[in-house]
Amino acid sequence: MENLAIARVFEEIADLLEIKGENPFKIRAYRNASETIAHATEQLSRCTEAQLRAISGIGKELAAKIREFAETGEIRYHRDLLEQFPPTILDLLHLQGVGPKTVALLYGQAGISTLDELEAACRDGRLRELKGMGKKKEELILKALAERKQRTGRHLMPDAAEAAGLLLEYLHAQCPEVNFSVVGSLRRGVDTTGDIDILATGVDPRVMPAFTSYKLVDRILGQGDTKSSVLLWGGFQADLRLVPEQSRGAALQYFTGSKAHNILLRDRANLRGFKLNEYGLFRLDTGVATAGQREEDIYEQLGLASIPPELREGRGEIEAAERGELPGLISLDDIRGDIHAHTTATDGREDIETMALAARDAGLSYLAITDHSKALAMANGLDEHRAIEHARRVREIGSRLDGITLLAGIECDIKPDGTMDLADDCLAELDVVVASIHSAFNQEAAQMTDRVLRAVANPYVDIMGHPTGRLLLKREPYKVDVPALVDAAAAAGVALEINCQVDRLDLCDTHAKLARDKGVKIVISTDSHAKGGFRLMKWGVTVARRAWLSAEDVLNTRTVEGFKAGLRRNVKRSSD
DNA sequence: GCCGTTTTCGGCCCGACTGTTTTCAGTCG
Repeated sequence: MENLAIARVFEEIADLLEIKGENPFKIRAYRNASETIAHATEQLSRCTEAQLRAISGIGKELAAKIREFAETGEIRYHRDLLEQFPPTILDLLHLQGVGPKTVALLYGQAGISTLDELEAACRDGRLRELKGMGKKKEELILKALAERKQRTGRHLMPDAAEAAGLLLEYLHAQCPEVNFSVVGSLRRGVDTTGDIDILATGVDPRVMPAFTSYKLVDRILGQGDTKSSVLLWGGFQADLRLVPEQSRGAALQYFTGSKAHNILLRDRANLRGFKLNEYGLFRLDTGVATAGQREEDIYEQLGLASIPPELREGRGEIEAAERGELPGLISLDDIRGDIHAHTTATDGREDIETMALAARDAGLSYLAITDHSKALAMANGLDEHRAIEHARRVREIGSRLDGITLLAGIECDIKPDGTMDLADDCLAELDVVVASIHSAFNQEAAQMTDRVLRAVANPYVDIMGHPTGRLLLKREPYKVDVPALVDAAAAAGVALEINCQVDRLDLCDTHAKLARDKGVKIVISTDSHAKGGFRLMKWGVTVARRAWLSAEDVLNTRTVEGFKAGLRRNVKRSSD
């Protein structure tokens, strides 16, 4: 959480420097560092200056500022900048279509520093008096102001994927000769996304009109021969780019991003005497294209193995590709079991047998039934007696079903003091125990971390469920020290869950990668509360791919015997 | 403000669309 605070301060510094018209490369340095810090897995406030400077993009000045923040809780440079402008000025900068130059003009020439003042200036015609401002610009700003009031901005990846799928289906029907692909953050599998990026390749004059006249278009933001943007109902922005078929690979590469990955790749191209853009890879000396049609050719020409889209985040994938050390990523087909599901015994919608058959239909060969424990009274959680009885029924039903093996488990609450909600002798009777937090989310970091570490220390805890408790776009993760949890899990042989509920996706990609790097096993589970829930497995697998995981890193890719043998309770027993 | 296979100075990714500009600046991705 402290990293995020530092990242936010650097971002604000960058914004303010931009309004001041400072050196753009200095501004970029702050933005790059902000991005790096936001995704760092180690707690930067605990790093020495030398450790900080070892991070790419952090030099003498920025390392000193991070140290300053760690020691004093603020950065003087940031405060000085804020004193030069009203803090509300940053709201203006974040409006669609308003950039730093416009903000500087608004503030410097008209004294406008809040959204309300800006709206008033538009309405009474004062905006048009400013240089470079006209009627259109005024309308644009009024629309952006209105949208800001209703638009949430980002969306869950699966929601965006669904909207993108419908749009693609429509476009393909309109222009069957043209190739359409989803690119951008959606192709990389990022957990939330701000817009839908579509690439079209081929020649067909109907592409752009078809796109802008799609029935779900709320309004058109921009329209040209090769690039258009629209706002869809529901708040999705969709962008379409059209390039010739011979540039398909280069355009796929370019528009998939991420920005950080592309900057590194272009840098590499330049060093090797090439220019890389969305049309192809060109020799700098002759201008001749040496790649463009196929995406993998771009990477090959630059001396790299093909990098899967999920890894293209500028987090070491280029170096790994150069050394031929990219992992063979897990895929949905590798998953054999699901280790987290609920039934009508607690807050699920289906009975044991229905869930078992649905799991089998979804292609799984084993399923752990893990209903809630008694602390979750609202969900009719199981006490020791009911848990044992429920386990007996799960095993009984499992014994007469073909094609699916049932495991009797529990999702046991971790109480606020770190003890488990059910007695050890009850947990010992079960096949698998998932331990989760569903209460007292607001504990301070030290207490929350201690609570989680106590749970890991319980010999009957096999898996930590949704370990950070975040709800995407809704609730921040609770203040658990994830690196400490990872170290403890590694030492104890406890697995960490990637929960597939689309608003959880918890662990997130960077934490799951940290766990993998430390040798912690991962379990990918749907947390299904109804028979349709097993379809969510693919989203957890996407997170796992973004975390560089291969099938060997994930326990539930094993056969049921292999899975059970990998559980902490069984591993420990043999080594004790 | 960062960084270095030619560099401790002089670079730093590149192109499309819009609006107000009569030749281009601002914004976005």
